[in-house]
This record gives sequence, structure tokens and C-alpha cells, in this order.
Amino acid sequence: MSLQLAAAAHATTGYHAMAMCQGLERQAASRVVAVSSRQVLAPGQTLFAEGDTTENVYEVVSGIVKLYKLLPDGRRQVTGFLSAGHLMGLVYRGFYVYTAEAVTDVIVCRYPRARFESLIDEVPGFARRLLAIHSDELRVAQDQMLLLGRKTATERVASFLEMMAEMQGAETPSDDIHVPMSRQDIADYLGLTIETISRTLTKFDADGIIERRKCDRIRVRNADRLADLASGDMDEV
Amino acid sequence: MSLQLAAAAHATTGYHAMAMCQGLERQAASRVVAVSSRQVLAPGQTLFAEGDTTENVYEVVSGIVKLYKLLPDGRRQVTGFLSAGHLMGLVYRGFYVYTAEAVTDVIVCRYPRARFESLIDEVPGFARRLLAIHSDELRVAQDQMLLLGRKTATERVASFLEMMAEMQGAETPSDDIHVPMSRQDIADYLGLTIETISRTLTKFDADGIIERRKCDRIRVRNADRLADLASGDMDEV
DNA sequence: CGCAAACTTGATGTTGCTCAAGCTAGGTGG
DNA sequence: CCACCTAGCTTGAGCAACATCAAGTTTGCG
Repeated sequence: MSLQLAAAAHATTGYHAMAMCQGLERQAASRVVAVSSRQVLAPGQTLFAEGDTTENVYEVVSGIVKLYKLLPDGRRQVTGFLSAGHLMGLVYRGFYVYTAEAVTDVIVCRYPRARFESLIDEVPGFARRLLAIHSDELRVAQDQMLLLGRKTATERVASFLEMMAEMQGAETPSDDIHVPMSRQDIADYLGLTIETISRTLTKFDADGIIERRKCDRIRVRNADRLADLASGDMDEV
Repeated sequence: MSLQLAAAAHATTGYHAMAMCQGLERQAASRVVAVSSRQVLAPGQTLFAEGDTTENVYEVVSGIVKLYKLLPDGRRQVTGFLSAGHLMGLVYRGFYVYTAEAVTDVIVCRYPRARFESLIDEVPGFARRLLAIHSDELRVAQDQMLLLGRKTATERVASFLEMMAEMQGAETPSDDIHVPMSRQDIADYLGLTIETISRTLTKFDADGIIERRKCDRIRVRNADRLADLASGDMDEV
């Protein structure tokens, strides 16, 4: 895809500045956009699977993608939910370490690996940008290890709700947060079971911390309380 | 420190090629080494703490370092044990996200952040090298999430023993593996308690999978069995 | 309206935690 | 050199948090 064509394609979709290009000069950003193309996914569709050779790097343009790993007997760990602006498959070499699957309708931007890699050396500031993205992912991963290793079920669910609120910009704190993923996805993300997720949400509702509108829509009624629970500060109520 | 002085300093210690310089040209590697200096740590000594501003990047030269995060009430999650060649504090900007503490006697190589960062743009191939290191750390973090979220105590301890064996090069598979960290460190790494670690090792010993020599020395007697347990393949014995 | 999938709720079970007591090894001083 | 002391490890008994198993209930879709 030529630079012009790519620019045109993105212009028609109303999508101009890839998150990956944040902080890059106009000329540099153009070169990154030039090697990209778009792909649409329906809910449940797999973008790539754990163990596949890394042929592309992807950026989420819209929607939510879940990443997960499996054990031989089917136990699953969701390692992350990605919203617009996040990268997947940025593995330096070899194989994807997780499966990526669309949770909602998703649009991703695809960068072929070979061309993507050459940009690292050619585009000024691009490597720094990737390092920044990577180090942020690592920070999130560390937090998740703390959650999985040491937090209680209550604290995990509270942390999850905080994350979802933040993911949605959390304009008005009293606004509904949208939870598009299934209870099973949440459970596999938090290292719990669907029943524990359900019961914990019921308890939060009873305690006036949240209000359950529909199963995929939750209103936070006491954000402070939720934050305390999430951080593990609270002497467990 | 001038390039010559740095080279001399490292020559006298018998330490020449930093792991960070793997794959860099001789000239490029020299420039990286030039900004570095060494630091020695006794067991239990803290290199930097979670929340400190990132002033240096460190590379482990010898010994073992543990990284950990704390919850307000003191619960602890060890996010990694690092051996020679691994990097710490490679956060793109801001604050360390974990505390780094020496487990054994440790020598680290220190790179001041400001000078380190300028190398990213100046030294050819350096950024790629850092990306490769980063993406490997991310892979390890994903594996650890799977362990913490979905593996049983038995599987976790087996995974840990495998990791320790690999960390030591695992020349002869029948060799002793050295476990320099305390039971508390292991427990906080695996999201378990010291009692569970102890009991699980006792069980492995009784089952002929390992032989406990001393509390910090373990011989693997049945590596295949251990590998099966670690991967979660086994229908639990 | 009816069906299926997803969610909630309840009763019971099990893994790993807590609490408590011995044991062991390594270091210290008499 | 050896007895003592302490920190860390092991072992045991009971318990709690969360999982499992089993109904119900809601939601969304054809």
C-alpha cells in the first residue's frame, strides 16, 4: 500500500493519528501509517493464536480485545483486555505468547512485521515510542501479578471495576460503566470463577458501592469505597 | 568516566561484555560500557524502592536479585528473581514500579538514566536490543500471570524448581540446584504461604521427584515428572 | 413467544491458609 | 570445641475462602 493510498484509506474512515505515532514528527508518522492496513473483527473472532509465528503487529483502533493463555487441560488465564491505542504482538522475534480474540466488534490496524521492524531503525523516535509502550505494558503486568498473587476476591473485582472505569475515560464518575466481556472472561482475568464474580458484584450492590443495571452495565455509586477496596487498604468490611 | 577508564575498570574485574551489548558492534558496545559503573550489594540490601524516581538502569552482573511490590497492609508479591544478564529499572520514564533487593551477594552494573537514554538514539542497534529484552520480560510476566491465576500449589512449586534449574544453566540435569532465596521469598513469588511451599517440597521428596539435601539445595531425581507437573499436563497424582 | 446462553443464587466440598508447636542449622560466646 | 541461641524451616490440626455442583432466573435473539 502506497503512502498516499494508506493516507486516503485512513482519511475515509475518519482515523488519522495512530496511537503508535504519538510524539512522532509528521513525516515519521506518515511512514508508519504507510505500512499499515485495517482489519475488522466480530465478537469472538480470533486475531492470532498463542504459538503462531509473529507475522504482524496490531494496534486496537476501536472495540475491546482480550489476550489469553491456556493450560493443556483448558484452564485459561486472560492476561489483558485492550482498548483503542494498545498494541498486540509486539514480540521481538518468534511466536505470539498469547491468543488475541475480539470481545466486542473490533477494528485493528495491522503492521506487517518485516516492514514494521525496518521502521525501528529508519524512523526517528519510533524505537523510543515502542520502548515507552512496552514499559507501560510491563508496569500493568506487574500490577496484575500483585493482584493475582496477593489480593482477595473482593479486592480483585474492585480493581477490575476501577480498570474498566478508567478504560472508558471515566468522564463523570457517576456514569455507567460498560462491561462488554462475559463473566467467564472476567473470572479468567482475575483468577476466580464466574460464581465468585457474580456473588461479589451482588455484595457490592447490596453494600451500595455499585448499582447493577444490566449484566453488562454497572453504575459506581461510591467510587472512594471502591478505590479503597481495590488498593487493599480496607480492613475488609 | 572516560571510555578508556571504563574499559580499564572492567578489564581489571575480568568483566568485558555486558549482556546488554549482545549483538552490538564493538564500537557501539564500548559506548554503552563507557557510561556504566559497578556496585556491590550484600544479601538483603535494597538497590532501589518502588516509587523512587528512576535515576539508573541496572544490569545484574552476578548473584540473584528479587523484585517485589507491596500492598498497604504488608502483603508482598515477588514479581521476579533476576540472575546475571537481566535488567532492572528499564522504565521509560518516571518511577520504579517495584523494589529491587539482593538475595545473595550481588554485583550490578549501573547506567545513569540520562546518559543511557541518549544512547538509544546514538548507538545503532541499541534500541532493538532493549526492545528484545523488554519483550522477553513481557513473555515471562505473562507466564507468571498464568501461574498465579490458574495453577495449583503443586504446579507452581514445580514451575519454580524448573525455573531455578534453568537459571543455573542446568548443565547436568541430575545436578543439585541451588535455592538461595528464603521460603518466604518463594511463597511471595508463587502467591502461596511458606507452609505450603514446605509441604509441597516434602511431598515431592516422598514421591521421589526431588531429593532435599539442605534447605537451600535440591536435587532433581525425576525431571520429566517435574516438567509434567509444572506444565499442568498431569492429571494430578 | 419460546429457546438457549449467560447470569445468579444456594448448598456442599476442597485447597491452601492460619495458628501453634517442634525441629534444624548456623553462628556466637564461654 | 561445644553448648546454646536464634532464625528459618517443617509438621500438624483446624478453619476459611473460594471452588464445585446444582438449581433457578434473566436476557437476548430468532
